[in-house]
This record gives sequence, structure tokens and C-alpha cells, in this order.
Amino acid sequence: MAVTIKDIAERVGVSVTTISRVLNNRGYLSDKLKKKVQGAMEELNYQPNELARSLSRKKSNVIGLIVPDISHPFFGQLTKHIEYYAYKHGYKLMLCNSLLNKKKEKEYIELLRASQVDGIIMGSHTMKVEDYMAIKLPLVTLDRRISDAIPYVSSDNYKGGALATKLLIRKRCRKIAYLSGSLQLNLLAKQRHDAFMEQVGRQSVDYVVRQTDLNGFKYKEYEALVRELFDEHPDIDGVFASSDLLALQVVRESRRRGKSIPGDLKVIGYDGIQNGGAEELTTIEQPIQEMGKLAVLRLLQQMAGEETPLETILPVRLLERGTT
Amino acid sequence: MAVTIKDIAERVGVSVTTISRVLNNRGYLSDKLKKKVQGAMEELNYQPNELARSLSRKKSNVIGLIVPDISHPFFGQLTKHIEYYAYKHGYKLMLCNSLLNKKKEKEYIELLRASQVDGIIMGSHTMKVEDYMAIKLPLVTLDRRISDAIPYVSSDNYKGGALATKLLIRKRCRKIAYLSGSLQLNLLAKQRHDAFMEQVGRQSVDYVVRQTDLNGFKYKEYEALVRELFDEHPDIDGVFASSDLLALQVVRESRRRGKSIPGDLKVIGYDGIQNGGAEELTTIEQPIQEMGKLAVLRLLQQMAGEETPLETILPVRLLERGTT
DNA sequence: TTGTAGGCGTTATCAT
DNA sequence: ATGATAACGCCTACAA
Repeated sequence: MAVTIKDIAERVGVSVTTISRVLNNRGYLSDKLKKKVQGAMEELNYQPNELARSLSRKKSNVIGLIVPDISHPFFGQLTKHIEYYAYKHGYKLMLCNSLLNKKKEKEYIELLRASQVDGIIMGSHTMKVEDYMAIKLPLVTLDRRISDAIPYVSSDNYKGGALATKLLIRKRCRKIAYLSGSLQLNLLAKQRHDAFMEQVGRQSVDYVVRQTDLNGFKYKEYEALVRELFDEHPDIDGVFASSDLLALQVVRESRRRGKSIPGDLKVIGYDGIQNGGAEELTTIEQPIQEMGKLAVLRLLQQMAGEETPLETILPVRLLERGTT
Repeated sequence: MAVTIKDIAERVGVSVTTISRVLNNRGYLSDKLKKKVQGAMEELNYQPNELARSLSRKKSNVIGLIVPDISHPFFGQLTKHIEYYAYKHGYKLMLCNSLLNKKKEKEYIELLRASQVDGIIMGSHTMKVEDYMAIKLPLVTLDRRISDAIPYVSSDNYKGGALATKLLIRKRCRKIAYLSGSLQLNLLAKQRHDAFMEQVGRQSVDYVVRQTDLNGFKYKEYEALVRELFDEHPDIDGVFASSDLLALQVVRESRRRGKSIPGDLKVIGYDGIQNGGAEELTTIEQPIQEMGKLAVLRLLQQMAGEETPLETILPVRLLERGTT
């Protein structure tokens, strides 16, 4: 059996209250006693039981994070930063991978609530709006506006879409494709598409739009999607892919067909992911670190009962590299 | 205040014991009562408090996972599968990102123990052997043998190293470089290097070895490393990189220098990461999914008090693709 | 089949 | 300054 404050108390010859006090640095304590207690703790190798503390305090210092797929570079990087800031503020992270599975996402939310997490960051959105509103826990949403009661953090999708499209047009593309993958079922990423439509409309450039369906993460399907696009529209000379992974697929397929990039075809991606072969892709970079930081911050604010802005939209940046 | 079993008990007019019983499906209960209790739970929207349960049962159903960097594709994918199997068996995941920071890793271990996790999967190894042996909690290590008391899961690094080197030699490379990055401070990945040395020695092929230092994750340093290699050894015609990320860097640098791959230079990576730009890389594929599955399995076995093999080594596979 | 009461390890409210 | 004691929400002998 592990050693508890009771053991320490007996050892030192005081009450558990006192031990608890030095543990939390609360109340008035003589330095002598403090030292003695700390000494005993070391000797007995005492470790506080966070479960008991959490139960008593009604605060677990745990944040739940729900993402669609932790192996997706965007979410991997986001998670890294979320963990960083959570840790910095004394919070642990419970990681939930929904795989865009509605049932699993719902189960996880109940699990998190049952586990008494202090708040949830949602990066996966497969449920109904009411379901989210029923969570009644400090909550921050990523890239999705659910209601005007749930704060969200996002980057400027409309701006990003406009920047990307404008670049392709400026580079004299005559027929541009907009490609979006299964991650894009959320509302806000749709603004990239809106911006695209507005730009091609305004400049009356020829265009095509292709979207994969939303069920799950079959990255393999990207391949078919891109192949199909090229088969049906061999005359495309510009592609705006709404994720870097998709853009990479476009680059690969072009290579296979002997199309040179950026000569015959210009490609721009989205996200600005690192560590994975997208380093030479022209892309719209999302400020992933800032997004993670602010997601945590907004959550902390809520947990502290402070006012939180509904909307936090961070700037994107065009990274012009080798594919345009 | 949230509703507790006590509320349910009062509502139904029975004791809390009974409620607890139906909650855990333990003991003898009349169906009538069961239904009534479940009804009341629904009505009051009762949710069990896992903290209280865990405290009482002395079992949290939480697994701690420590990785060096969740944004690294290898660990992202591994984590995805670990989460999958943990969830399947009723365990939640507490994610810890050590960033290969010794202090943070140690703090996290104490945090996990304080949080009463039922076991730990360690993918980060910066501490001393004694520190790990002192954990005294069900523990599984990834890619590292710490002592003969701590089970570990790995893939066949020696075989992988041999396969890779042999391939380059078979493809008639005359001067081969072995590159390894900061992730490789662990013992087992070193076997790739051992195998490399053995192979080049046996065939008396010319070779070079380059390793980055171990502090942290400066992926940017990969670039310098590779550039340096090429500057000093322009006559290299084969590279065995001990991670796909490194191999990608080699590919990029070669492109920059106008070296054609696989014509002038053959490159083979390691890991078999997906969802990025490594799809056309020749590589040694680690069975990431199986590794995740077995890590969880070995941990479950320990938690159940069963015998666990010290060593679990999974087979690797050569994926010959475009860069050799 | 159901209830009573003590315990899980800590914190918090009163006292003293 | 320090101590008793009742929570926190649930589980589990032991009784009945």
C-alpha cells in the first residue's frame, strides 16, 4: 500500500491537516514543522494521490483533447503545442482520437465528463450542434463555429483561400482546380472554398471543384481523387488543394504523368505542415502553434470564469515555394 | 452540484449499495429494481464519477504514454494505434510529450504515478536506467531495452539495417553513407548501424557515418547535416538514412544539387511513415500498428499480473520504391 | 435480494 | 499555529 499523508502525520506526530497544509502551502506553519514534514515525505518517499485531491477539490487539472486523427500532421503538430501550453499551466492532457467516428466521439465526451476533466478542446466535429451545447463544460472548438456560446479558435480561412487563389491567377493559371479532402467537413474551412469561388468568379477564370466524401480517413482515396481529376481535366494548369497532404498527392500524380511543376502545373497546398516532405510546397501556412496556444488560453479563461471572446481568428501567411 | 448515486438512491427509495450494484452489475438484483434504477439514472441524467470510482477501486483505467514528439510522424502513427487498442480495452490515454527533455520526462513520470495511472508506455528515453527501474508500475518500453525486468516492444532493427544496406550494395553503390538523427539515442535503433557496419565490412564497400547530436528535435539541423555530408563526400552514391524524415532531407538536397535519384544517388529511409511526402521513398517499414498493439497488450498483461515476455520483436519489411 | 458502515486519500470548516 | 471531523462520490465486506 502506498504511503499517505496519514503515514506522514503519524511519523511526524501531527495531524493530517497539518500535512495537507504543508503540501498546499496554506495557512500558518512554523518553519521547523515544515522542514520536519518535508523530511518525512522524502524519507517515506511520499507521493500525493492526485485522484483523491481531485475528488476533494472538484478539480482534476486534466484537459480533454479530441482530434480526428493524431497521425495527421496538422493535428500532430497542433497537439504538440496544446500539450506544451497545457503542461506549462499545470494541466495534463487526455488524448482522444475520434477517427471521425460519431459514436466514438460521443462516448469520449461522456468519458471525459465522467473523468471530471476541467475542460475540453474539440478538434473533431461529427455530432449535432445540440450535442455540443449539451456538454456544459468549459469547451473550445477548433476551426468550427458551433453556436454563439462556444468559443472557437481558427485561422483566417477566407483570407487563406483568397491568397491561394489569387496567387494561382497571378501566375497566369487558366484553369484551376479546388480540391478538398475529408478533413474539411467543418464549417470554417469551407470559407477557403468560398474565397476560391469569389476569386475565380471575379477574374472569370475557368475552374473545377472536387471534394471527397467525409467518412473517415482513407488517405488512399486521395490518390483516386487526384487521378480522376487529371483524367477528366487534363488541361488544368493550377491546383489549390485544401491540405498539404492533398497537394503532395497532386505533386506525385503529376510527376507520374510527366507534368512538370511549376512549369505545366502550379500547385498550392494548405496548412504549412512540417516534418514530412511538404517543405517545398507552396502553401498557406496556418499559425499552428498560436492556434494551440490560444485554444488552451481560451479554455483556461473559461475555467477561471473569465469572459472569453467567442471568436479567435489568427492570421495566415502565404509561403511561396517550389510548386508555383 | 452533479447528481450522485445518493440522489438516485433517494429517488428510487433504496440504498446506495443497490445503486452501486446495478452500476457494476454485481450481486443479485431483481430485474424490476434494475429497470427502475436505470430509469432514474436516465431521468436525472446521472453520470458516474470516475475519479471516485478509481480512488475506491484503486484502478484508474488510464494509461500514460510518453513520447519524444507527438508531431513526429512515427510517433503520431504509433500513438494513433496505441490509442486505438487502449480504448478498445477500456483504457484512456494520458499523453505526455517529453521533447527529449530529461527534466520534463521525469516530472511526467511522477505526475503519471501521482495520477494513479495503471501503467506507462515509454517511447522516450532520456533518463538513467535506475530511474526507470524505480518506476515500479506496469511499464513497457518502445525500442529500448532497459533491464531484463522491463518488457519492451521493438521491430527487428538489425534485420532492417541489414536489408537496407544489402539493397544499396546490390544496387552497386560504391560509397554509402549511414545517417542517423536525433531520435536514435536509444539502444535498439543502434542495431541498424551495427548491421550497416557488418555489411559494408563484409563487402568492403566504402562508407561514411554521420550522426546528429541528441539534444532535442531540431529538424532544421537535418538540413545542415545533409549539406555537410554532400560537401565533404560528393562521391557518395548511396545513403541509408535511419529515418524517413532524414531520407526526405537527402532527397531534397540532392535535387537542389542536380543529382538525380536513383540515377546518381540511391536513398533508402527507415520507418515507413505514411501521410506525408514519403510515399515514394524506398524504406524499411516498421510494423507500427502491430507495435502499438503489442505495447498495449504487454502492458495489459502486466496489469493483469500475467507473465510477459521480456522481448517482443516484430518483423520489418523492405519497401522498394522510387529512390533506389 | 438489499442495507449498514467503514474506507479510498485529500481537502475544508470549524474549533481551540 | 494546529487538530477533529465532516465532506468528495463510490465500493465493499459484513449483516440482515
